[in-house]
Order: sequence, then C-alpha cells, then structure tokens
Amino acid sequence: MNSPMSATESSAPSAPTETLNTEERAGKPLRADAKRNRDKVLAAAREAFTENGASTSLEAIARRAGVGIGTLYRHFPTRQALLEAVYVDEVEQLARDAGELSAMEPWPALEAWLVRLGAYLVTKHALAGELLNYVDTNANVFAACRDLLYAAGEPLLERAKAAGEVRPDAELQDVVQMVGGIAKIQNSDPDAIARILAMALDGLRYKKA
Amino acid sequence: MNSPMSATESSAPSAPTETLNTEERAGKPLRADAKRNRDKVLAAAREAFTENGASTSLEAIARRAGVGIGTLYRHFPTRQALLEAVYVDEVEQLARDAGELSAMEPWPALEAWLVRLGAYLVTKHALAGELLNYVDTNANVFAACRDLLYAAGEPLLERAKAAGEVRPDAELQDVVQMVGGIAKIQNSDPDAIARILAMALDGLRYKKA
DNA sequence: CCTTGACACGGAGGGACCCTCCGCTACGCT
DNA sequence: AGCGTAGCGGAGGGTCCCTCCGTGTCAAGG
Repeated sequence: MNSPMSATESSAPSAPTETLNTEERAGKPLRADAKRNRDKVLAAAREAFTENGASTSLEAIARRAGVGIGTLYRHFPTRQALLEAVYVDEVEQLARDAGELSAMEPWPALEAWLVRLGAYLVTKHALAGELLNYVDTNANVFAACRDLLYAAGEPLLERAKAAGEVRPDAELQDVVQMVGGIAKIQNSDPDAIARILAMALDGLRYKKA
Repeated sequence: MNSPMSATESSAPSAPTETLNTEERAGKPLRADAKRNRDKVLAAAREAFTENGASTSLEAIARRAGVGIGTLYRHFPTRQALLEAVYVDEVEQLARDAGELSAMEPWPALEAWLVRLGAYLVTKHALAGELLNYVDTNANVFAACRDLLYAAGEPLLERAKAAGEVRPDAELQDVVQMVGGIAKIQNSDPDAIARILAMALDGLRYKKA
C-alpha cells in the first residue's frame, strides 16, 4: 500500500467493477433510453476522469459517450454531481472497510484505515478536492458521502482513544481532512506521500512532554 | 479569501509593501513605458489574486491594470510567471525569518517557522499549489524560490534533530510539503487548519514505542 | 529639435469550454 | 396505433486562453 497504485480502474477499495447499480435512492424509474444514456455518460466520465483528472472537459465526456452535451447536463447538472455519481460506490466501499478492520488492534486498525483512505485519495485528487471541502456552495453534493465516511471512521478513532493510543483531542473531521490534504500533494514520488502521511499520523499518537 | 487573515495586502511575512523593487536579476533595463505597465500589471495581479484566488482570469487582470492583454502576456508569458513575480518578495521574507528564529530553542524555533509558513500559505493557496509541486512542466518557475525556502529551513530542522527533539528520519522536503498540503485544505474555519497543522507537526516529535 | 529603428502596445480573432434553451424524437401507456 | 411527455441534441451566447501583427512610443544619434 506504500505506493499509490496503477493509473487505471483498480484502486484501494476494489471498485464495484460495474456501473449498473447506479440510479439508486431516486424515486423515478428512468425511461429506457434515459438509463442507457446515463450509463454511457457515467462510463465515459469514469474513463475520462481517470485519464485526465477532474478537470476534463464535460463536452469531451459527452462526445466520448456519444451523447449530446444537453443530455449530460440533464443527468448531471454540475461537474460535482457527475464526480459523485462516478465515485459513490468506491467511497461506500471505503466506509465498509472500516467495519472489517475493527478486528485488528485499535491503533493498527485506525492507521490501516487512514492509510487506505489516503492511498485511495491519492489516485483520485479529483475526488479529494470535492469530497472533503466544507466551504463552497449551499449544498455540498458530497455531504452524504462524507458523512458516511465520518460515521465509519468514528468508531475506529474512539476505540484507539479509549485504548490510550491516540491523543484525546483528536477529532475525526480534522484527521480525515489532514489525510485528504496530504493525499492531494502533487508529487511525482509516491513513496514521499506515504512517508509524509505516516509522519503526520504519528502526530495522533504524540503525547505532551 | 474565505480563510484566515485579513483580506488585503498584509500577510504572515510582512510583505514588502511596494512593488518597485521588481525587475531585479534581469539584464535589460526596461523602457520607461514598459516598466510602468509592468508595475501596473503586477499591482493589479496582486489585488486580483488576493481577492479571487489564483484562477482569476488573466484578461480581468489586464483590464484591471488598464493595459491590453497582449502587454500582460509579453511581460508574463504564463500565469505561473505572474504568480512568481507577485510573490517572490514575500517568500524571500519567509526565508529570512528562519534566520531570526534561530535565537529560540530548537523545537520552538522550527515549529514557529513552520506555523508561519503554514499561515502564509493558507492565505495564498494560489502560491502553495505552484510553489511546492515537483511534477509538471520541464522548468518549474518557482524552483529558485523553493530552494531558497529549503535552504532557510534546513538549519532549523537539523538543529532540532541534533537536540533530539525531532525524529532523525524527518526530511525537510517532506515536512514543507506536508505543511503545504495542510495549508491548502479548503475549510472555512481557520482554527481547524491550525489544529490540524499542530497535530501533524507533533508527528515530527513522535518517537517509536 | 527631428529622425528613425527598435521596443512595446493593444486588441482582434480563432479555439476551447461552459451552460442554457428549445424544437424534435421516440418511449411506453392505454 | 395514437398521444402526451420525458428525454435528446446541438445551436448559441458568454468567458477565457493565447497568438499575431499593425500601430504607437521611446530614446539615441544627427
């Protein structure tokens, strides 16, 4: 895990491989053609974001998907919405990981989870930028996602605190943001990020004097 | 702007206040009108970057400065070049600060400097992005600046290591990048950044078991 | 003071994107 | 098979990037 992965599809929380489960929590069943187009856009977006980062032109994505730009915008009114749709599954997986790790000792579990989170975000600077920021527009599209992540990590952190392995004043929000900030560092050397992250995480265990 | 500090000029390393000293290390004496325009652009850019971040439209800057877009591009062929010209003075000041701090105890000195660096970068996400990244184009325009910073910090770090207050495996580059990464976190609450930075810096002092 | 070469100015213009709007297409229900 | 409407696509207006080149301005020598 020390090094941030390949360039393609695969990433930390083994992605769900398919895009079919999309739609989800919405009430409306989409019309056949609509669903087809939505999936085409999603697939094209996933590829494009992976290849060129979050700033890929939306028009390019539409072109790649073979749909009109208007269609893309109807399904995903903003770039953020599209990003979210592309990555929710993976973030959810990350949250689920937290549960499994609870078998380990408190600190190793927490550390492993945070490192995994970091490694994932390294491969998706795109996501990191949007997922973790408060500021910004009224409704943070990623809010739900983020809360999920927080809910998942909280137990791990609390457990480590209870075991006296992590300073009691550490807040999960701060920790997650820290990991995100470090993951977003632009550095051609993957090991450097791993070193930096490890060092910063040790700050969680530091005790005064 | 959403972040710490005032909105205007002032920032961590008391900025040199004026833009007159610009030009510098170049051989050619500029023509009178050229210098005048260069300064106008620089001033407008400083304001604009402060108000709207590094992504401010270059055309807007030219408009604000009351010069043609072509003029702006002749003096500063890239956005990076402009950023650098705007901020070199401040970064140099930051480097100079390191010297003064050496009067303090090793750890407090190092911590103070890094916190100051962080506070400064928070006000200039713009800068942080460009200054600290390796990746990217052939010639990093900021390379000189960055080296200056590293040269300034090195003694502080070494001293703290020698005093046994900082783990010996900490590298300055990593530390500076870490500070940069944390400073770039988007968060409406300035205190949060400070907390996170403090926690991460404690990682420097953590000693195994 | 005037000439004149070179330096510098400004903005038009082509390309890329963003996002909206609306006439047309084609689903799918009856 | 007919029809109401969800959904499609792309033209179009706006912004920005960056280049190129005709015109304006400086300053050194006559």
